[in-house]
Amino acid sequence: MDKNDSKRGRGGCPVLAFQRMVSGKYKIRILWDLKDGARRYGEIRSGLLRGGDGSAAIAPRVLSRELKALAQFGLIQRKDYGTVPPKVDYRLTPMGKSFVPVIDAIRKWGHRHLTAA
Amino acid sequence: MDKNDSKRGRGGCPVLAFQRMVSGKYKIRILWDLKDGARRYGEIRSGLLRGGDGSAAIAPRVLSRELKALAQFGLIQRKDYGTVPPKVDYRLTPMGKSFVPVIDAIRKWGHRHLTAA
DNA sequence: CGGGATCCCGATAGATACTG
DNA sequence: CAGTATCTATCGGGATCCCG
Repeated sequence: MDKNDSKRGRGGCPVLAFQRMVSGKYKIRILWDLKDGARRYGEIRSGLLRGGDGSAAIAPRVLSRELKALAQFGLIQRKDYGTVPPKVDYRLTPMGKSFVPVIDAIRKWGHRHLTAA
Repeated sequence: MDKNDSKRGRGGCPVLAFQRMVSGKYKIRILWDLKDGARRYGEIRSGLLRGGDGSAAIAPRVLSRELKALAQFGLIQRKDYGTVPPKVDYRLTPMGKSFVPVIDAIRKWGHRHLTAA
């Protein structure tokens, strides 16, 4: 991988690039969770439990990888406060914020067609 | 799975339902390909080559599974003409058509942010 | 022509244990 | 608290052959 993977998908259709970018079970929901501002690792982790099946917690390895991938695509930014105990938070970049309306479109459609009574 | 999986995802967030619905590499692009009307199996197959890496053709088993899944979710409808040689085509249902604008939002965003010069 | 059946493989996610 | 290391189970996708 070179240093700016944020501009991958060139030449192909935008949908393919989108698919790769949000691949994985949690990326879209993480982005949505960050739409109101920065959140800490543990907050994101807890937030992902609501809305799922509620049974199992997400494995730290998985969440970590999702966050790294999102950061690499330039959608979120990691901020390490370097304190002890450690504090790290994640926030949307401008590019990430520009993606929020798309998620909103998805959410609205899903709400209308996918949620039973 | 029971017989009406088209209304799954109740209770959870719409994004999860969306993710399950369009999981796989081709589903969104198939839907997009059908936005202008019905297409035959082979046409869809060929259409998926453009925009990809162009190297390999999609395995019939994979395409078949994607189409079945989309039909099961109620997004497309399969029409078998029962002739010989066989002719089958697929078209969007009203629900599938309602999803097109969402794909368009994805496409537009991807075009603006993901495609390099 | 439009698939189904079978085998294989890489990527991904879950569980568990450990650490700066 | 915010991760990393390891291991394993599962899944989605590709290749190939075959059939109505």
